[in-house]
Amino acid sequence: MAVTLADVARRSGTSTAVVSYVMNNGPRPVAPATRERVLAAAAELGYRPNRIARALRAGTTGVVGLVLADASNPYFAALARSVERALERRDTLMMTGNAGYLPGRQQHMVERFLAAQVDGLIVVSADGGADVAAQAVAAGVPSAYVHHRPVPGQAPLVSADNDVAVRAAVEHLRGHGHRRIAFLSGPHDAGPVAERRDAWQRAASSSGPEPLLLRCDYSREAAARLTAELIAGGTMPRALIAATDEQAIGVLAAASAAGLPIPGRLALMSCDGTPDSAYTAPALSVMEQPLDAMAEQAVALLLDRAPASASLPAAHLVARRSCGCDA
Amino acid sequence: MAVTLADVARRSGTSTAVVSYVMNNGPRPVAPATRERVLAAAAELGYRPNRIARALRAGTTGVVGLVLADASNPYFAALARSVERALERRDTLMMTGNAGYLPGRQQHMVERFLAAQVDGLIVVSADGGADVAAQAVAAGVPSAYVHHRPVPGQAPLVSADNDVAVRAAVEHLRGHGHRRIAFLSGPHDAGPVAERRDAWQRAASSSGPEPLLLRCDYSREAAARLTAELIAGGTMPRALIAATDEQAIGVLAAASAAGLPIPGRLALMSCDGTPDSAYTAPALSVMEQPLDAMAEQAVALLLDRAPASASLPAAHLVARRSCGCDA
DNA sequence: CTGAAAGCGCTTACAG
DNA sequence: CTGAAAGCGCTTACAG
Repeated sequence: MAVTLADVARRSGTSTAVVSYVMNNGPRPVAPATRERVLAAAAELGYRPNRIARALRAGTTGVVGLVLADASNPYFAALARSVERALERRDTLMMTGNAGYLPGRQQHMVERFLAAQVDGLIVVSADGGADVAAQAVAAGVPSAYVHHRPVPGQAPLVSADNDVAVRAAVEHLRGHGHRRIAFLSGPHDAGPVAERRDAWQRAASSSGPEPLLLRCDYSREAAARLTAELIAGGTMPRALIAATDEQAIGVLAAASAAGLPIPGRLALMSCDGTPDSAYTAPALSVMEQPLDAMAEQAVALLLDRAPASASLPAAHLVARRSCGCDA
Repeated sequence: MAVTLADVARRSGTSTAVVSYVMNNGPRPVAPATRERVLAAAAELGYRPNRIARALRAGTTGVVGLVLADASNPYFAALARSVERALERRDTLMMTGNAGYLPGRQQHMVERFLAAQVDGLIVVSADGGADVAAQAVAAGVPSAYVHHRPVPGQAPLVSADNDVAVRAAVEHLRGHGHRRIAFLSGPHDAGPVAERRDAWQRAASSSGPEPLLLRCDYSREAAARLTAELIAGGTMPRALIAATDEQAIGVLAAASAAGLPIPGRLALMSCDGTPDSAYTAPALSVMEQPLDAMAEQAVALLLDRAPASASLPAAHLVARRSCGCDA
């Protein structure tokens, strides 16, 4: 059916070894004249190398698996795009799997990726679940967590420092005259969200009244519902830092529906800084995570066996309109 | 290194054939006692089947490739999630590639997927470029376009009827009292966007003054820039249908920045109906594409060799706030 | 510089 | 119901 190396060898009057050397530019030299004949034969026959056969023999597939906690979340989606770009620079393909915040599904995706013999595994996990990246490492597959790592977790983690940026966000809102700055966290804190909440707690409590801690699921819907309740109950704070862009977008939607002016009545900031955050209404002021750098470091960790350097830039503040700037 | 079928066979005192029959539940029967021994050995050794070896021998990888014109566009992103769900029901993995609206990159991704021996290929393309799905079919790989097909294009296309829905959108805006209804199209029309524009043109011209046709790239940024210019120039229409959610989100952002009230000064609708459109500020009134049905049909086409049925539901109108409803 | 051959880990006729 | 063996399409020692 399909054209094979053996076909090309036959047509060019050489051996499969030589054809392989030509197709891969090595590892052995080939005489120029022979090379020409092989190339001509391959072109005539329309030869396309079978990567599966290569993978079985060479023990490397050129594919990396990416498991995402939630592909609908703009932060995870943007991270996936960054990872894809980093992989492409190394001529590596990406398989994706969406865990939907379900530990069982996450485990299942990892099993399937391991069976597919991926050359590496990147896990962008949510709270809970097993230490799947460590399982993969135990199976001989280089693996890393990005953004979040379960506790306890043995595999390396690539994550930016949230502390500095959240403190800057609190200071920024103070600069707009706010004394009470609330925080919208996840259903239970872990990983980066816990870091952000801690940083906020320390910064916001340092002076003035006890700050308000809000919680909801990581979804637009949940954040919108919570926001609608706060507005209806008259308990909406005047300044709020949302743990994620996803939640901030939900807040924006509900505030718009209820006619609550932002930033007039509510100054809002959030902590992912996805590309989406620049085109909300109003535009979100954010602490922007260095997604490309995180993806590059994770991929280098897996594919180049680079050590996890500490050189990741910290998330930094991007002031737009929702905090009260440019108002 | 890794545990193989042969290891399990040795441990259980059987042959690789029997182990294979047990692992795959067929195609030959195995005596219950033998099966137990095999299963026990596999569990003890922590055997994990090598899908690459299986793929080489069986000629099927259990992987489908998805090429996306633009992974940042919420419509394409939502479609990718639908495709992944449809594939998961068939226990099939997905590889993704992002063409970034570049025909050369699209071609490159397809080559790589073919080399990786995907069992099928789904192309969500943009204007221009080669008939890559037809190339894949010629190479023996079942392929289909979803949403858009290049001209001329030989491979099957899965796409919902846009005509009815756009007409309904025009009627809906008329019901809000609008006579002049503008349309924001792509840089040059083709495929579904051309269908939408045609439907608008016919419906909007049927009575009253000549309608306004606007154009910009499929990006939030381009739509925001255009919107800012229209507002500054005092030429912003009072009713507008955007070809895509992506563009509508850009319009919303620029309108918010300029203080142009929506729907008060501008009634806006758009034509994708992604999940994102429900959480913009204000919420977008849309014609919602049947993404899950489209994905399911495309996957059935490839994997079940099902004929492209005409039973796809048409995009339907979801009225939210941006058109003037609930105002 | 080139060729004949082994072997990656499976599945599947073929024989018993 | 079970086993010995061929073969999927490559890469890579090994010999020449």
